[in-house]
Amino acid sequence: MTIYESIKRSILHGEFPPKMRLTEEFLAKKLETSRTPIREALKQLESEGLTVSMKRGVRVRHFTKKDIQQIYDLRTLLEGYAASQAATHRTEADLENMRLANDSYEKAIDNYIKTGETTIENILDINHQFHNAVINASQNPHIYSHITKVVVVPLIFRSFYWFNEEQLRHSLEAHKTLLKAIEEQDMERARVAMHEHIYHGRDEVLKQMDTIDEQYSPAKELQ
Amino acid sequence: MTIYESIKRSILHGEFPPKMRLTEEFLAKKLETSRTPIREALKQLESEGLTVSMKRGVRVRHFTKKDIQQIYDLRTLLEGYAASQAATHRTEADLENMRLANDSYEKAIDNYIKTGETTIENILDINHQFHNAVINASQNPHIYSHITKVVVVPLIFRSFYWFNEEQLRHSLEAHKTLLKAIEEQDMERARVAMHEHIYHGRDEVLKQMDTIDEQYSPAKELQ
DNA sequence: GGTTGAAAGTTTGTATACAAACTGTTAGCA
DNA sequence: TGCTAACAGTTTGTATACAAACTTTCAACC
Repeated sequence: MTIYESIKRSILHGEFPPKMRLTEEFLAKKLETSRTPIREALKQLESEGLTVSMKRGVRVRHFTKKDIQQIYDLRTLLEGYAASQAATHRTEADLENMRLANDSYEKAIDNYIKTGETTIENILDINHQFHNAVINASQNPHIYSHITKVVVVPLIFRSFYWFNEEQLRHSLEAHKTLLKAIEEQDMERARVAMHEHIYHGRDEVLKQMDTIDEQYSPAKELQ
Repeated sequence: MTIYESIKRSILHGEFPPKMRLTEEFLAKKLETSRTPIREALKQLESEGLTVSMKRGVRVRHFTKKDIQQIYDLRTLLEGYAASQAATHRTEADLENMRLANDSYEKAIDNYIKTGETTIENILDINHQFHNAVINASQNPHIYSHITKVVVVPLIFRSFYWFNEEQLRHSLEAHKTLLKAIEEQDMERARVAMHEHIYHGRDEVLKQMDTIDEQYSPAKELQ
């Protein structure tokens, strides 16, 4: 795991909460390296929007509810576009990838509901794989960096997520609808399917943000 | 001018042509600084997509015609969205900004055509100001970083641009149509206006890329 | 002649020292 | 008591030395 990934992980898992100040020396000591590689990682994180730098120093970025809404809107736009492009440009290999990812997804969800062995982390991971497969099928590599930037933000609240059976089944259905539209090369249906799928996720996240707002806000007082 | 801006400028102006290798020491000597700040600037440029790093070292990115097409498509999508959002969310101050930028634009074009005093650089700059005003009016600050990333790429070919009177007048008309749609809060018309405006620009750039393909390709042999 | 391998030469990656800039605290003064 | 100025402490910015990794070159061998 690179230094960049390690810091990112700490932010996404809530170990470094929003507004926490990240001094170079602290990170250098923690990751047992010098300040130079830390700086590079921090620059990268900033360009991804996970941190903000003030006149002096860097802090973990705080996202308001409005931020989340707007970022999700962009994700909807971008992934919707990716889906519509995938519908026209997908190859046989792309279809195979998407099918495989979706089969894994179905199995993971089944397993989660029936035995509880599969973790939520695992399900999120496979879901991510499917989305990546769609982006890949769009044959536009430039979309990728834009989407990673908007996808990563809601993950900050990942630790708060809570899924019920119905949500997961609903998500699986959405994937299937989307896959079908892409198979049939129906651009507009693919776009709409992706759009609604993500928009639904947006609503869930925002709903859950209301619940966690109190335990989340005290971070303001950090350092 | 920061180090980052200076290197960016050199790339956009063709001083550092595509595929040219950028060694840290070379840049450090040229900009009379040490390697440390150079590295930071290079990291930033890479995240913006202007350079690529291989196993060893960094090169100025080469964009194929396909790249330009795909990046322009993304720009169309993003700025189209920004325009539609601007139509709903713009304040009076936003409208004022857009009007001012557009008046400057009209004056600059007139001046360019009649006296030739205004430079193309200047016109591009003011055009840029208008587009920024629209993005600003969308009230979604997150769009901004995405758009700068897709806007900067075609600028690499800025030095090759050639504008005739008709193109400039056409562009001005497009701005006026867009502004009117935003004033009247017509989201869809604003989106379409922006979409067509940029798409028209895309065609021009691609057409001109055909012409310059030969003098542009020899860069392959650089270092 | 072509291929492989070792050595020399570049260039980057990391650590660290030092300078510069900012922050906060305290003492002096009104 | 409240304000200001200076000083101490902390943290970042820059330069540079050294180690590690990659490239190129040249020679020896097949």
